[in-house]
Amino acid sequence: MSRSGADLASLLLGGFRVLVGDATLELAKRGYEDVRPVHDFTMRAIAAGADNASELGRRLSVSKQAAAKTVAVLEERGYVARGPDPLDARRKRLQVTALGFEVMRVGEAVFDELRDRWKRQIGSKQLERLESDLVALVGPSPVLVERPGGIAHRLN
Amino acid sequence: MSRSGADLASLLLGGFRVLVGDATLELAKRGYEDVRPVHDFTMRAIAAGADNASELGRRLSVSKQAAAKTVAVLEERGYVARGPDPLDARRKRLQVTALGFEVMRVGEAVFDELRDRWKRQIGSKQLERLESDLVALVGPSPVLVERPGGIAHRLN
DNA sequence: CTTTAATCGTCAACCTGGTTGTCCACATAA
DNA sequence: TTATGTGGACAACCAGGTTGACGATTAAAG
Repeated sequence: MSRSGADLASLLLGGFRVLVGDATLELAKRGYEDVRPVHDFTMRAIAAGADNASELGRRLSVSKQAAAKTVAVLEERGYVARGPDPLDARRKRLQVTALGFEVMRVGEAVFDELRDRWKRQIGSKQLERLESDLVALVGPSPVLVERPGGIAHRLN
Repeated sequence: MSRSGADLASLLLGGFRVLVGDATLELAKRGYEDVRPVHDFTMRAIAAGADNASELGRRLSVSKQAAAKTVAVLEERGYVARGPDPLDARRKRLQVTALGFEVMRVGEAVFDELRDRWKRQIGSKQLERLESDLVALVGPSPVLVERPGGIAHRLN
């Protein structure tokens, strides 16, 4: 059928949207409202060691101010706690709370369930193939290889 | 290796970003700066018959005000022209200009070239397989099946 | 030890691409 | 003719980004 390159882009975006949209809906259904992928990513980065806003910004390829904003909402919702850093008075140390870890865990489970659904639809072999093709095309960690300068939010 | 569902989402988004990011860069290199996918989609919808802002909004699953804003930038850049509708004085009729059609054509070519690059990387068969799997999973026209209420921009 | 430079967090202003609500002009059905 | 619906414009707002500036603090250089 020889689809066009633009169609390919639509399909990739569509796949992402369906997956994330369904996940967000399911999360809300399980009591975690207003949790978005960006929150999950942020918590993961914090848990992985980005324990101050500037470092978090660097990890997420985003300005420290933007990172601080995200942290503010996460703190407000009780997913992240902020305290003084005993070693450096300039820093405020970030920590994922128990609730934060809980939402991360549930989110992971939801995504895995959705992936299982896809697996049943196209088959295990085929899904793995799809994933390895994508890895070959974009590299293993696309989120971190973003270009600087805010290209990410200019993609719409 | 059994990747997680969240990884799958990242891969899909990553694929989209790489493709669209490269395309935007290439478009800029060819003299069409500040053209984004949303502009292309909008022009296509107008060309396909959504010749007033309200109708355009419905086609794009977006409020008429949002559609009007997009049209305003398109008009400013000379890609779309707006005139009175002789049949209905409330409407302002939208038309894609010659320049608009040109950028659509070039954009298409760029995306097709990028798709060719991917084809060389993973093979023609495999790319077609990837596309048909995605079609099976999200349907043939994911852009139009968006949920109402602005879920689209809540996916980050 | 002091001065200089870098870094952290915060504030403010702004941009993009959306949203809602309100309003008036015009079209259409009763 | 009148009630209702629709198109476009304006305003206010929001999320999630951006820059620029600035005080406090730390680290490096002298």
